[in-house]
Amino acid sequence: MSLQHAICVSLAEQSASGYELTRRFDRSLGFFWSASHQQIYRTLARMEELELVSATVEPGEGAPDRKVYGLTAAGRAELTAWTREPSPPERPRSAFAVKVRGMAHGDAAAVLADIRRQRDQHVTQLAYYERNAAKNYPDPQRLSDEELPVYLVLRGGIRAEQALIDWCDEMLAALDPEGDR
Amino acid sequence: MSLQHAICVSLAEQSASGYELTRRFDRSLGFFWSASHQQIYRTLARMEELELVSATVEPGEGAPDRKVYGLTAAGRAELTAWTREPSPPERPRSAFAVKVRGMAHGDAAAVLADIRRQRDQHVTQLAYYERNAAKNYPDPQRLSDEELPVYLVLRGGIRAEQALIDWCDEMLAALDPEGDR
DNA sequence: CACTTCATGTAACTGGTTACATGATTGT
DNA sequence: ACAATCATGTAACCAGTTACATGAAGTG
Repeated sequence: MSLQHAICVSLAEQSASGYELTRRFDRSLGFFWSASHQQIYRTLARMEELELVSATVEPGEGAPDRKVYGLTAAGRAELTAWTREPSPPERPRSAFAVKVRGMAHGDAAAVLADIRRQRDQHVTQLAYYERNAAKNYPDPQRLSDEELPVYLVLRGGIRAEQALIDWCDEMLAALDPEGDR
Repeated sequence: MSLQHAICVSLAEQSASGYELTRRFDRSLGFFWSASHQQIYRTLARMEELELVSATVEPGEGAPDRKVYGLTAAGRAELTAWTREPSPPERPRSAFAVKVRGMAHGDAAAVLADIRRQRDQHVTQLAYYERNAAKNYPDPQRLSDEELPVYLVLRGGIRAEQALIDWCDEMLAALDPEGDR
């Protein structure tokens, strides 16, 4: 039930419609907790019943109407209560790691190609994060209390992508010492 | 539907009962794809229907009977076909990262404590992986085709844990520069 | 005698994915 | 004319979690 809390965080930053939340979950926050629009609308409807959020309909001029959701006092209280709960230990869940582990029992060459593909994806993602950091946080020493945590999560993304690239390089060196990369 | 493939990998390494698979998913493979015993028994039953695995009942002497599952030819074919599919891009899903991002809108001190707790967990996990590596792979240059990928996945675990520890340290330095750690 | 480990399962619920559905506006 | 973007949803299905259930053997 943690999409609810991810939505709380996003609405605490800024009120939004379901559509706008969907776009946020396609980038920024979504790189750490992804969600489809169906899931977001469903969860939003439940949160409205629980009175964690309230909607005001903005008639769209020319465009479709938007239901803009904001956190209620109960929603902010729920968010605070959640930040007080210790986070459960995180277990990564990686189909890619499982596939590498099983490569000797399948098509090893195909998995090698998959490692190169995976590496490329992490290079792309790292570049995206670094552009974002350079653009939005040119001076990380001077950030407000709201900005600093957002920047630090971005830093986590950068570190994770870099670690994954290094891991892919180690695998390629071990599995394909002659290969041209 | 990827637990099926994780089970294929595990059974390709060695035939096992549901109980034995459950224990494997509590450690080794399970650090990269976790599953509960209920899920494993359910998936195993479905895989038996699909004839990807076949069971032979071993009467337990004194102990309960065990249904030992092995991969069928169809199961091995399915595993090979899966290794040929490109892995989908991986989106990490981290409630912890979401919580850090939202800390300014909740109880910041509690989240700081959570970062320290999270760091401790990663230190413990890293130590576990490193003992495992030292014990089972003292000479990584000389590994068989089956052992090398298993070792490389372990290396991925080590790199991931180290990156997470470094990230926690960066966050603690930025959020609590005076704090004693 | 109570607790843990071995061993297998069912049932109910929650969360997430895929497919389907609609309709207006803007850009090529 | 056609595709993309804005905007909101329903329905069916699949995967994962939590709770419940049973029973024997070994350990302190």
